[in-house]
Amino acid sequence: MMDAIQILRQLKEKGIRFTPQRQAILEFLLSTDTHPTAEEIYHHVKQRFTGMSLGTIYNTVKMLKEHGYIMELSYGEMSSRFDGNPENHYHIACQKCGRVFDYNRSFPDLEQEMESHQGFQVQGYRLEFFGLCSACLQAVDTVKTAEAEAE
Amino acid sequence: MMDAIQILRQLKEKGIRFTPQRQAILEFLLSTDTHPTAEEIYHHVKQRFTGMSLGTIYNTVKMLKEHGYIMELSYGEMSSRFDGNPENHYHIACQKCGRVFDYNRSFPDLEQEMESHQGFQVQGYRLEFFGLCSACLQAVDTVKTAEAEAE
DNA sequence: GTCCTTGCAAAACGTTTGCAGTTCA
DNA sequence: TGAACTGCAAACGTTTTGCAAGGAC
Repeated sequence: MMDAIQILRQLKEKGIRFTPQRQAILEFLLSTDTHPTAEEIYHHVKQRFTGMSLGTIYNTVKMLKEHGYIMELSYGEMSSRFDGNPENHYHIACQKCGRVFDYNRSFPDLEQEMESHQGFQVQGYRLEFFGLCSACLQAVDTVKTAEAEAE
Repeated sequence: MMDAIQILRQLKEKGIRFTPQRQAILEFLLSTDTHPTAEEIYHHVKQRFTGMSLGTIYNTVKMLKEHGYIMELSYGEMSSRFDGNPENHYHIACQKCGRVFDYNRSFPDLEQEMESHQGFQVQGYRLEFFGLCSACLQAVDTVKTAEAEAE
C-alpha cells in the first residue's frame, strides 16, 4: 500500500504540486478507517494547520478522487464520506449513529455481473448496506431489557 | 398493482388528505419508468396545475416515501430520483446521459446476505450499477467508426 | 518568476421550513 | 369549522467558485 508521500510524488509528475496541506489530508485519510466527511477531515487537519480552509479540503479530495487515490461514498441524506482505500469494497452504514464501516464480504454472482452486457456496458456498481452496528444494537438491547424488567 | 386513487384512499385512513396535487404527482410516478427528479415531476405536473410549487413536490414525495409507496434513489452528484415501484429492485445509471433504467437481475448470494448477522444487524442495502446505456454506447461506437474512417 | 494553490467569502445547488391563505373533510 | 395542505419565499447545509495573496518549483 502506498503512503501519502509516494502518492504525492506520483501526482507531481502530472504537474500537481506537493503541498503540506495535501500531505496532511492524505495522511489522515490513509491512517483512518472511519470514512470521514469533509468537515471531519477539516477539523482534524486544522489542529496542525490553523489556517486550513474547508474549500481546500474539498479541492483536495476532489483531485485525489479524480486520480483514483481515494473513494467518495455518497449517501443521499448525509454529506459524502471519503475512503483512503480506492479498491472496490463494500460498506455498511449504521442507521442509528451514522458511522460507516467496511463490510468485507464477497458476492460472486454480483461480481461476475461485470462481465455480462445486455444492451448496457456495465462499468461498475456501488453496493451499500445499512443496518445497526454492534454498539447501537447493544444499546437497543439494553433498553429492551430495562423495559422488560420494569414491567 | 395499486393505482393512485387506491393509494390515496389508504392514506386518507391515516388522516392524510386527498388533494388533486397529490393525485397528479402520484399518477405521474406510477405511469413512468424514467425515475424522474423532483424538478422533472414539477415540470410535468405544472402543465396541468399552473400554480403547482416545487415545495409541494418535495413534501409529497417525502410523505409517499415515508409510507412506503415510492422509493427514492439518491446519487451523490445529481439530485434524487423517484421510483413509483417501492419493491427492492436494481437500477443502472448511464454515466453519459444520466438516465436511470431498471436493471432486472437477481443476485442470490447477495440477497441471502440479509439473513446473516455478524455483529451487525443488516436491515437492507442499496445496489446501483453504472455504465453506458445502449443509446450512448451506439453514439460512442459511431464516433469511433468515424474516427477510424477518417484515418 | 511563473503559475498553481491557498484562504476567504460569496454563490450555487438541491432540499427544507415558515407562514399566510386556501381547501378538504 | 378546523386541521391539513398549498404556494411562495426565505433559510438551510453541502459543495463549488472567484479572486487576491502566498508558496512550490
